[in-house]
Amino acid sequence: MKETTLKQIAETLGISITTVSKALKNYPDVSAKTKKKVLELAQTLQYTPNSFAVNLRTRESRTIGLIIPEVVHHFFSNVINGIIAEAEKNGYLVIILQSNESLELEKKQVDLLINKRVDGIIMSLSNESNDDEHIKDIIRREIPFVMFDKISKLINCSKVIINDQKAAFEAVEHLISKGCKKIAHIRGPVNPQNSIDRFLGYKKAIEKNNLNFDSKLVYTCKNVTFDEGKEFAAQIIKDHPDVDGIFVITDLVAVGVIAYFNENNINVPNQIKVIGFSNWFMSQVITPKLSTIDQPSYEMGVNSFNLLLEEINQRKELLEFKPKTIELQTSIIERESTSGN
Amino acid sequence: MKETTLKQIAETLGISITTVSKALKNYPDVSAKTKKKVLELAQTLQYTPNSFAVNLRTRESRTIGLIIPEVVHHFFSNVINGIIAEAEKNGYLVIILQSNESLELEKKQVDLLINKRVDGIIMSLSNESNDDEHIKDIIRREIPFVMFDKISKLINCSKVIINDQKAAFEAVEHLISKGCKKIAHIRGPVNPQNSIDRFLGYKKAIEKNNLNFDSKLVYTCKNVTFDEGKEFAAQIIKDHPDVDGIFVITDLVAVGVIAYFNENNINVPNQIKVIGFSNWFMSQVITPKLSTIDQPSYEMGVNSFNLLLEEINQRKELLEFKPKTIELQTSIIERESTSGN
DNA sequence: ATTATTATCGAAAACGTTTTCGAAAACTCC
DNA sequence: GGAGTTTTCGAAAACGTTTTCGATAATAAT
Repeated sequence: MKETTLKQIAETLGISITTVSKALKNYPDVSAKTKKKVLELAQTLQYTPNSFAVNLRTRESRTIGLIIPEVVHHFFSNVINGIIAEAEKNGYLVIILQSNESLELEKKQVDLLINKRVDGIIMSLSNESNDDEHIKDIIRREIPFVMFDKISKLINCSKVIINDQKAAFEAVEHLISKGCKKIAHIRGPVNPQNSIDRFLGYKKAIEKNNLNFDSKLVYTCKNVTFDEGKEFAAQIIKDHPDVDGIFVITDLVAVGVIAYFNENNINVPNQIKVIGFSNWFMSQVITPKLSTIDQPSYEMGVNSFNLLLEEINQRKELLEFKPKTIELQTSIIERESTSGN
Repeated sequence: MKETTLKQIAETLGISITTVSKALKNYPDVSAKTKKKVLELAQTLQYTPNSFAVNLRTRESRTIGLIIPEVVHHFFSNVINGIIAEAEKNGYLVIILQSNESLELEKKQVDLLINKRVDGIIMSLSNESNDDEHIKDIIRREIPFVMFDKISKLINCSKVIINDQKAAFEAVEHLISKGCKKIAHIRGPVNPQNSIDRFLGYKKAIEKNNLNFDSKLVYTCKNVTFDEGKEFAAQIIKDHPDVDGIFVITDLVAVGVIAYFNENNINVPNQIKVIGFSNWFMSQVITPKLSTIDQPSYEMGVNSFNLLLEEINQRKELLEFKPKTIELQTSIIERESTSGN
């Protein structure tokens, strides 16, 4: 019932622990005969190295940590998917923590992972994050570290992002090309870099096309929910009945907007056109189907892990590491909610 | 730059490693004076115990493994959420692996977790799973183990489930109570216990209400996707134009069914009523809103972890462990897709 | 002052591996 | 058959903790 150890194999075979270890790792300085004996006994005894001992000895656990704001979220669960797939392919396991958009939890979780001595950390910031001390702690300890999507510009580390400003700009110009003259924007919370950037992209597109930027047309989400979408839709119609286009921070909220318009017989896209962001699965299921910006979430996960792995390997060789930033391409998905003209 | 160790603290303080260790763990046989000195130095040096060494010494890692078929899935991501929240509350971290509904991958992942020497494993079987050897291996090694949702009746371990048969029975009787006379069933793949049970619940409800069970009215999903829902909807209308109700294995597929009917001007619920299973978020967003069975996914996660923790603690005390099964309650959520009468 | 008791400490073993380095054994070559 | 070379092996240290058990020092009891 006890776990098999090198010692056991060594004793039953009458050889030393060293030789057993070397035989199993195919060292050149152990004879073919001995190797065979060891391999066979290890097989029948179902020997697997004690990973606790290996970790201690090699100072690595082949485990990385991942902190994200929300697991139950189309975008993030796709990123998770990419990360754990790529990690597994490379012999790494992934510990996942959820900050629930809380800075306090996020800090605690960073500590947890540092104490756990994971080989690296991948992270997307919570909406509350504006304090960087816990992040700087990771950098200070020289723990391999990658941020994706919701990043901090102040931290010098590897990053995987999209060009939020450019993507938002294109989304709004798409609305304009479809004939929209008065475009509202439902933006994300104030802190996150990407909701700032998307807002800036919106503003730039409005100004470049001489549409008169009006801050009254900008509505700010607190929780970024379906219900908030419904509420803002009602508010926009009330405040500005002549709005003919809305650019929404993310599809979930946009779906709320459309749901409200459907319930109140406001025709999308004829009266108002709506474009979202993220291309989550549901956007092609609702009526009318939602136009949106496709954000390559799975690839973000894959790239994040690979950047992390690069840093892990560099540091293992004691080479100095230069952070990289990968910018992934987005694309407009045109569907029914912006059709016409 | 090097990590602080007990040895360092001991040397700078001129005392033994033993005493430092005991001071930090508040042993009674070290004087208040020494404790204070140690604690203070540990604080300024930012000492945190090397978890690799602790793991090796204590033979536990305070980490559990979780294997699920799909991360990007409303139900499973909610379960994940429950598990990692409850785990964190109890000082455990969670390694997540995704079997992608593949038996081969599932087996490899079980091996990975066993070799990693996690303190316990929580698992939901893939659709392909009909071979139990890898599961029995977990039991044989006496690794604390809990299955949820997609379980195997042949394995004697703790389980967290719903009563699929009863819930399905109620769903179908709900359709009947709304006037349906000819009810089709889009069932899940052949292997999983819960798709079998839901089918049995369907059959029982049909028979009990003298509706003439007809196996031609049962359609079997292979991949359980949105598109499959659309295809089966088309097929059902073609094969049996007089079908007036459909019970669908899960909401995602049911949403596909409704999408097809919407596109082809077949009125739901007037011509055909549809009920799904799981109560995922989208079911309340589409038009018409989908009636469904609410499955308490987050609670499933919480309960799974707690059962696992019980087993971990029991085994640590070398007490023998008796597996438990927790059955959570489901409920019918009545929405537009079954309204009328 | 002697013994008994308690408070405080540390040596050492153990957890199971990996790797360095030296020693012994087995060869080669003349 | 001896010097040199190559195979093959194992002792030992190290990774950083935890915990047992014995030793010493300080205190209390007689």
